[in-house]
Formats: sequence, structure tokens, C-alpha cells
Amino acid sequence: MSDPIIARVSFKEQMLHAREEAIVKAANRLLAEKGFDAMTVDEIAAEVGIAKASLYKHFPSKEDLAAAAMVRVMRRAQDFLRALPAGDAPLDKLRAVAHWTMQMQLAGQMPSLPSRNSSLRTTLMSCKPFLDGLVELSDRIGGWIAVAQASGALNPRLPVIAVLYTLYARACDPVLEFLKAGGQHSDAEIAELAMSTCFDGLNAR
Amino acid sequence: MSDPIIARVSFKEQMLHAREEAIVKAANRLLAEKGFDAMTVDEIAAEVGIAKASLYKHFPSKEDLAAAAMVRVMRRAQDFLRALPAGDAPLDKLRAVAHWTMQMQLAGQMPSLPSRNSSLRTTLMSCKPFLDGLVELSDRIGGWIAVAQASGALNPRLPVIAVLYTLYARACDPVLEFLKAGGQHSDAEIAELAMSTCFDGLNAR
DNA sequence: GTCTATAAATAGATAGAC
DNA sequence: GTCTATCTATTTATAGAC
Repeated sequence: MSDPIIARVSFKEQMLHAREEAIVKAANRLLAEKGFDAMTVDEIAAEVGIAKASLYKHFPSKEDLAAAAMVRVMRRAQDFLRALPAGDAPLDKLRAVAHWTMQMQLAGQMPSLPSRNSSLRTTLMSCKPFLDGLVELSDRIGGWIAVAQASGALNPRLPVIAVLYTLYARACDPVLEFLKAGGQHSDAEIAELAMSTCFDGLNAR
Repeated sequence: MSDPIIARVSFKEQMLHAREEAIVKAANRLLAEKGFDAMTVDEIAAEVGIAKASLYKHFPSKEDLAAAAMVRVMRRAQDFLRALPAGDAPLDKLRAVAHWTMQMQLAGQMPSLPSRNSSLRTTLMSCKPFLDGLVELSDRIGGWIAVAQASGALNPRLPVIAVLYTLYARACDPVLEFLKAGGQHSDAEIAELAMSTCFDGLNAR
């Protein structure tokens, strides 16, 4: 067997990591359900089942905790992008990403974006892991957009940045929530409708 | 001249109304800028230039004040709909409405929609003027959508409710804010891009 | 590290003088 | 009706025992 001292440290670290993962996961869920301003640290602690003071031993502030949750989502998005088959056409990759973000939202795991002058925005703009992830994400997706436009698959008259922002915005599209509240459609149908309006538009073709 | 007593009462009422209009207007602006949860009653009072206690003489709560602002926007939307030429094709009317909501948002006058379990939602769901306005608006627009689909202008495979919700959602589309922050496009160009992605989609045609 | 208890700050709402 | 001053509740954050 391995050195007992190392093993014990490793076990402790695993427990620590698991606890922090549970905290960030709860924050992620509440961030999706009600947004940064409306959610409280008490709720997060209650959902994890620990005292609020314990939570503050792991994260220095509510903003930092929320930022960690945002970084976690960013990492998941990057993992998804990397797992896409390299041979797929750029348009197919873009559609896959859009569909993934919609499924994330329908599953209650996509944070609603912070309002314009929220304190969370300030923190995120100083959060290197988040910004780096955002830049890498935007570069990859932006590249696919440009190629898809050149090949005639995407409308070439739209600036790349406009298409990119539109895809980001559709990840938080309230239409999904509206239709889900209506109760007339399954999650799969809702995602298909949103995909259609996003890529094909409302007009007939 | 008219009866001086009546004239004086009328003048007072005009002042009262003007004051309340100023309050609601400030609330409307802040509702658009940072949303219901993030804005404070102190900010509203400061913007109007009155004491917070005075504000509470006009409106019983923050929720009621915000609801009044929402009703005001609803009334403006109804006025816009009624002013549309009766001879216009339904699709043109739908495009005109969408364009109007985008201009409202670019002008900082479109309230961002309250998060799922905000106390404002509860108040709005009990606010008859708002609900009546919403129903009338939805009926009118829904009728145009159905006709536009029957005439082959709009995609007939989309449920009317999905198109309606999409138009509502695009009134608060964060893409407009993103592009405006980018500083590369004028408001008119941004509105055109949003109109194109909404009705024509991202795909080439 | 986790807890209970509490501090410190903020925000919605009100009392009471004028 | 408007103001100043204050109340009450909530929320972020911390102190200190274990």
C-alpha cells in the first residue's frame, strides 16, 4: 500500500474538493433559477447542508463563489467543444453547441446572465480563468462562423460578432422558459422550436 | 374664465399627475437599466429629486410602483399597435412591432423581464390592467401571426404561441446590449441585424 | 473546518413634524 | 404632500468556541 501519510492527505483533499464541488453546484443551480442578485448565500448553504460560515471558509465572497460557478460552466462548454468530431461541418458544430446550451437551460443548469451593472459582472471581468475561457470559446466558435459563412451555409451579410452574440444570447433565451411553463411541449420539442427560430428564422422558407 | 375653485383643483391634480408620471418614468428607466431586484427605491427617489417617504405617498410598495411602470409600457405598446395602418400586411405589422420594441430597448426604456420567482412577477400576475393589456396584445399579435402563416409569409410549422413568445423575448434580447457595448455599430444598424436574425435566421437563404 | 452567535451594512417601509 | 429621522427585516460577512 502507499504511504499512509500521503494517502490521508489525499483523502482529505478529495473531501475538500467534493465539498467545494457541491457548493459550486448548488450555486450554479440557484444562479440558473433566480440569478445572482435574487439568490442568497443562506440558500446556497442550506441546499448544501452546511453552515454559512463554513461556506465562507471555501470562498471569500458571494461574487467569487458565483464566479467559480460561471467558470465551471465555461469549462463544461469547452469540454463539449473539444469532444465534437473534427470532421463535422462548421455549421453542424454551431448547431450542436446551440442545442447543448438549450438543453443546459432546460435542465436548469445555465446561469442567467447578470444584469448590466451587477457586482458579479465586475468580478467576472477580473476573473482570468473566466476571461481566458471566454476568449478561447469565442475564437473557436468565431472561426466556425467565418468558415460557415464562406461556404455559403450561414448568412455572410451578418458580422461574425453578431452571430456569436446571438448564439450566446440564445443560451439564455427566455422563450424556453415560457414554453416550458406553458406545459404544451416536451423539452425536446422546445429545443427544436428554438433551434428552428434561431437558424431558420420566423419567416417561411 | 372658468370657476376658480375648479381651476385650482384641476391644477393640483395636474401637478399630482405630473409628479407621479415623473416617478413612474424614473422607475421605468431603472427597470430597463438594472432590473427590479437590483434597483432601489432610494435610487428612484434620488432620480426624481424627492424624499423616499414622499414616493410612498403615491405608491404603496416597490412592487406596485414597478407594476405601474410595466403598465405604462404596455399602454405604449397598445398605442403603437393601434396606430399601425389597417391596410398593412400582417407580416409588416409584426415586423413593425418587433422593430419598435428593439428601438425601445436601445433607448433604455424597455424593462428587463423579472426573474422567474421575483416578487414583481407575483404582483404583475395580480395586476388587472397589466394582465388585460397583455391578453389584448397577445390576441392582436397572435391573430396577425396566424394570418401571416396562412398566407405563407411566416413559417406555418411553428406554433403561434412559439412565434409570439419569440417576439416578446426579442424585445429584451441581450444581443442589442452586447452589440451596443461593442461600439462598432449604430443603433439603426443594430436593430437591422436583430431584425434579420429574428425573421431570416442565421442560415443563408 | 464546522458550528453558533453576532456584527455591519443595506433596503423596504413608516412615524411624526411642518 | 413633503421632509427628516427611524424602524424592521434581510443579507453579506466575521468572531470565536470546539
